[in-house]
Amino acid sequence: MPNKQRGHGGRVTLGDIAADVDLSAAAVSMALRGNSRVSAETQKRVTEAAERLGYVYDRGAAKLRTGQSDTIGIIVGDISNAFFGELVAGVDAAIAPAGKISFLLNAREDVDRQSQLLNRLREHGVDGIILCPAPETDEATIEEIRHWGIPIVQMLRTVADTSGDWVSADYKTGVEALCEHLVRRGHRRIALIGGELEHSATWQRHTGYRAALKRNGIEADLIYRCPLTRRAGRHAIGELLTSETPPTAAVCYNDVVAFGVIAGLRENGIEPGKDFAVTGFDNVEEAAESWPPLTTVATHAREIGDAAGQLLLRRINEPDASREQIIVPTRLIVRQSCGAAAETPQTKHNQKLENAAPRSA
Amino acid sequence: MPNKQRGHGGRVTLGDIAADVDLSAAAVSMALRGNSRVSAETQKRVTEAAERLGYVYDRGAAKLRTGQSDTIGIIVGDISNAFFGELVAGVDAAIAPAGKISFLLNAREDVDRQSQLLNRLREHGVDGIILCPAPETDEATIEEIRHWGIPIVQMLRTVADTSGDWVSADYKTGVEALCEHLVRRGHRRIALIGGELEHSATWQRHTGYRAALKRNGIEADLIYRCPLTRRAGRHAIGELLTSETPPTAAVCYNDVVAFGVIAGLRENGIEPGKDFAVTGFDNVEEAAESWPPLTTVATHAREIGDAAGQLLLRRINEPDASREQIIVPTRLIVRQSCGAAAETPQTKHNQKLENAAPRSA
DNA sequence: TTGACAATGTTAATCGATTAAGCAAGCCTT
DNA sequence: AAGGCTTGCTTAATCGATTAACATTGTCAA
Repeated sequence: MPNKQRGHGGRVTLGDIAADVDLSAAAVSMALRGNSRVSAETQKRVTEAAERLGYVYDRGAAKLRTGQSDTIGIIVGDISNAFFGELVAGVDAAIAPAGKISFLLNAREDVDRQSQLLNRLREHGVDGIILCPAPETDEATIEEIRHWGIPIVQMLRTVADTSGDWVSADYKTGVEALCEHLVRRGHRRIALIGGELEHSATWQRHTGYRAALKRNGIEADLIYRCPLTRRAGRHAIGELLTSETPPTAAVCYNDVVAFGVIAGLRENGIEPGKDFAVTGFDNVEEAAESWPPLTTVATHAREIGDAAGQLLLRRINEPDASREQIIVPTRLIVRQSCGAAAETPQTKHNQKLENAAPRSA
Repeated sequence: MPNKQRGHGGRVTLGDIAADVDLSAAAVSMALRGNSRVSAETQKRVTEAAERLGYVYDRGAAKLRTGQSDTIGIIVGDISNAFFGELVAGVDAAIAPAGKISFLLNAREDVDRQSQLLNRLREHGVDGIILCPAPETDEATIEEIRHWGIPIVQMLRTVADTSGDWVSADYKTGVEALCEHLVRRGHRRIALIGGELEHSATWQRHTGYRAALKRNGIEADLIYRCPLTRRAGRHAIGELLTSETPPTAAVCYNDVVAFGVIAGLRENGIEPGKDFAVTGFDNVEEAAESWPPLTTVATHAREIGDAAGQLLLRRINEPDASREQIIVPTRLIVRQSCGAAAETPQTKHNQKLENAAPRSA
């Protein structure tokens, strides 16, 4: 039985391997990293010995020397939103080829917690940060991180300045497409529901809403701000329906709000998709599976994550390259909730795209 | 203007502070850690200088020396499940007082990816791991981690052996409570829907189902296995309804499946909550806000996370303490989906418990 | 034959924080 | 007054991986 570990506390180090194959630790290091200064044969011997002894690379020690941790941090506002799962998967896919891995942190939409987390990432010496800024994050925060010398890419949202790198979905165009679609179907009183917090993703939607309605000669005065929950959506539609000239359609901030609105409509005896048009945003799994199937806009989370990862890698490698802003296009998905015909070609097509991932413990 | 950084690559180190206050780096280290061997006055001077120079603690370097990284890893199967957000928040709350922080990794219910992630955590030298094992994880895996010398706590699910530390919800009792409730309301043909993958959380539910029905002299033969998605739930109920003696009630694996079943019932012209009873599990936000409000069992995610964090800390500090298994009780929440009276006291009470967290970017 | 140059390593310094061991000055005790 | 304890630091070694600079051997062209 080969002795698994040498003198010290259980960990197998380069030195242990070196002793085993009768080389210097330096040579072992080079061999393991594929440095061409060691012969192929030695490389093989070293690799085998490492395997045999149960060697574990110590990233922390390596980082101390190289300054690279091969680790990036991702901070999002709400882990529980299904959307972010995909986003992170996209980032991982992008950075994996570079040998980097990501750690996910949850800021819970709170600036204070966000800055705590940023500090932790700094102490841990991450190579870069992907941040989905909490509301009220100011430009100074981003600037400070940059000043720390840590590359940072903003994702989904951007703080006021937008001078840095960021990747976002095309919220404006998405909302415009929804509005145009509703107008084509004859709606004139279209409400925009949701979006309490001030950040770029909010005002981009508002801008799209205003632009589309204006283009069609409709006054864009039905913006109802509320939190992004089912409950709020349900409540909002209840209030809107009491007005003198209630809307006939609602463009919701996201799918979650739309589901709330649908529940609220039912509560008021109105059948969503027949008597009233509802649209969402994001195309979460549930959108296709609930009743009526929800007309929405797909924001390609995975692509956005991937782009953010790529951008961050680039910034890490070329800190002084010119800033880049990427807008990932969205796609309108028409289903029944906006009063579409029961069987449009799109509907069939989109249902095929669904994937069935387990969702609970 | 005090010179922000000394010679090297921008990072302020203990040595820089030492130079500033005219002490040795060792003294500075001790001062910052509150070692009583340095005078109070010196401690103050050092703290101030650290602040002024913009010192950032280098956890990686410290870990190299001490062997402690003050970092723990959490691996879950599906980040996008809302449940896990709370779980992680609970863990964070538990470990924060010990000065530790957590990193969240997504195994996507895949054993291979899970073992990749475990290796990464090992390379990073985490102090401990909280694992929600992917299906088909075997005891050997857990044993190996323990062999690595890394404390590990299983959460929500456990692999076959259960000899280690773990924290779980009381799935068995929860399902029993649901079944008993349905039986009391007169149901005799009760289906259990969902639970394809083999792990403890699955068979605990099955055990509870069988126990409750047997106790009431009902044959427990309506177990329908399927993935944990809306789509699967919708499909499942469609199939079950075609049988000769279709069920009159469905106990679903979790809330997500229940929502699918509800959609499927509507599709078949059956009104959930009136013509057919449906129950869920987890009590996600949507349970109270959808229509009809869902009868379900609350699994206190935050508490579970908290318990797992505590347990891990204990294991880190006392590696040889006796193993502990914690079962966190659940709570039955009766709403309308099981055909309850429209306004039960529980319903009102539970709706008050809802919190309104934003759910999208 | 000799000097240049590959090829293949080795030596030693380094990253930043921690801590055991050492040391000087002051104070106390017997 | 001599030895012993405190107090408050300093010195130097250490964690594990990396890499610049140097060393050895062999090959080949001039």
